[in-house]
Amino acid sequence: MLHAMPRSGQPQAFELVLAWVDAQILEGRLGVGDHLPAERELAASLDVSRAAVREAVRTLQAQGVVNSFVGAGPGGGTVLTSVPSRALSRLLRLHVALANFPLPDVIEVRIALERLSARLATVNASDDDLADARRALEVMRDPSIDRQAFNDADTEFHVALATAAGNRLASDLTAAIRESMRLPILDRFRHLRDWDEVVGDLRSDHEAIFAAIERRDADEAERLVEAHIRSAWLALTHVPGDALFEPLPEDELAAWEGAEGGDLIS
Amino acid sequence: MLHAMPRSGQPQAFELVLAWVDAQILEGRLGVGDHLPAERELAASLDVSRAAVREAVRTLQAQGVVNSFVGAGPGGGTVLTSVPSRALSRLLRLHVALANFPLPDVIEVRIALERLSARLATVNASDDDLADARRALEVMRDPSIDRQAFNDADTEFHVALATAAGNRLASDLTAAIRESMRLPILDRFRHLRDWDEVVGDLRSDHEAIFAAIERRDADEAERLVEAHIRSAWLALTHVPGDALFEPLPEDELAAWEGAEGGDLIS
DNA sequence: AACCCGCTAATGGTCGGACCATTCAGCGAA
DNA sequence: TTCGCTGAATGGTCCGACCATTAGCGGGTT
Repeated sequence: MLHAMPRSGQPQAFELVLAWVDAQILEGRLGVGDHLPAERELAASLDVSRAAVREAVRTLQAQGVVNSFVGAGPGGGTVLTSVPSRALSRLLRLHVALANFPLPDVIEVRIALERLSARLATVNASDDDLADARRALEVMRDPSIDRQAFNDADTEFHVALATAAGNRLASDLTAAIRESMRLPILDRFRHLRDWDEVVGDLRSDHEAIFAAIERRDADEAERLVEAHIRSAWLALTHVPGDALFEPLPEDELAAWEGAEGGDLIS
Repeated sequence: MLHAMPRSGQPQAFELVLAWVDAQILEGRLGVGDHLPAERELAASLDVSRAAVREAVRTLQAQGVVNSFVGAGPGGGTVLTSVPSRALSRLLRLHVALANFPLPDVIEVRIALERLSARLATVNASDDDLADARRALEVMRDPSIDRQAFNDADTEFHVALATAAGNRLASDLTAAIRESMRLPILDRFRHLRDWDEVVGDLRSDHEAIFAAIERRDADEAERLVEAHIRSAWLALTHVPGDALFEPLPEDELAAWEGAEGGDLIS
């Protein structure tokens, strides 16, 4: 791993700040909940401009390491946080959009992660976790549900399982991956015709997965999760005939556009 | 997913820039290799200060989406890139250091990812990929190798397998996870006494994994990878007795410190 | 005609200073 | 004791200036 030496041998000013913060974290002098020194103060002590400090703070913010609040006292300032999931989501979403991560690759990773989550959930799931998942299931059971709401509940269900697994990295990655695929999948949904059939399959898939986890059957849960994701993906990509696809009415399209998940940083 | 509305309802200036870039990417008007408008130009057209644009660029840089170069013409400017691995590494490393991601959780995810990689590698590995892995194996075969070099070759081997799998997300995540664990593992290595025994086990593990992949035995490769990672982790954590641990000589410690992986952004 | 050199413009990198909006803590008045 | 005001501290934003680096152009030399 090389240092970042853009042009000359001089590190950039904001990198000095990053290096300083890194060191504080590595040496345990800064932890979640602690405040960074005030921007003016930090700038003076590291002998860089305040702009450089702010650029470093933006970097840390983009990595989900820090969050800033205006105002004096404990309520203000830049605080070490612990919300990697948003940062991961945005990172994956951008790179999926840039086609650095092809969707089939993403699917394979998602299967690997959710298999792990399913297995862990059979061991670690608390009653509360199961209740969350069950709630999502009930939403999806509504026969009059529209595609958007179903998709949201679907996401909720999978995230609930990932959370139930009790593995923060796995659940954050799972949530991030689902979010990164949200737009591409929505795009495919738009042209999907046999919605009723697909939604029926998804519903029964979910019920079966939940049942397996509830009865603590790890192997079956793992198997079902993989089968579920694969078949759902196939239903969205493999097109037996053009007859399956038709454009949606304009007004319905508009409703979906409105739900854009344009989360930014903090 | 909510928008980031820190204080008032007004989005921050740099978020306007991020939103603009996002839109360009989503709508396909910007792709890898394209140049962002010059900072002054972008600032003028979005009616924000240049500082705001720069903060947005830092955010994108932290996400591995962009890279900046000084100077005029095609060689200069801010360019859309496709290097998510460094960004992922830094993100994971920081959050592992902040204990947002407990190491046991990271290990479980690593196993899931490397099992996937091993399976895919039995299908997709090219001769070149296998040659890379073989080279790392040969380095590790050297009986007089020191811990640092062995660890590097070990990383190389696993990354080579992940690359051989042909799944960019899986390989980038694998590399990032390994990097994020580098310092913590080095920390444990420092106190490990029975190095010769451990290194022998690791060596034979690697050889067996490679052989399984070479003969295209997916199930066995998967099984061996999981067993390997678990046993290696156990060797580093599970301490049968304090006799296994002893501090290293000072000079050896210093050599390790020098290899700090302080990669920053670009 | 071909080559070389230096100038100019464009770009990101850096800085200092200024002002705003928000928040909190402390103090004084009721 | 309680309310309210005020001042200080903080991040948010902008402006303008200057620097270092780079590419491209144009003139001069060979």
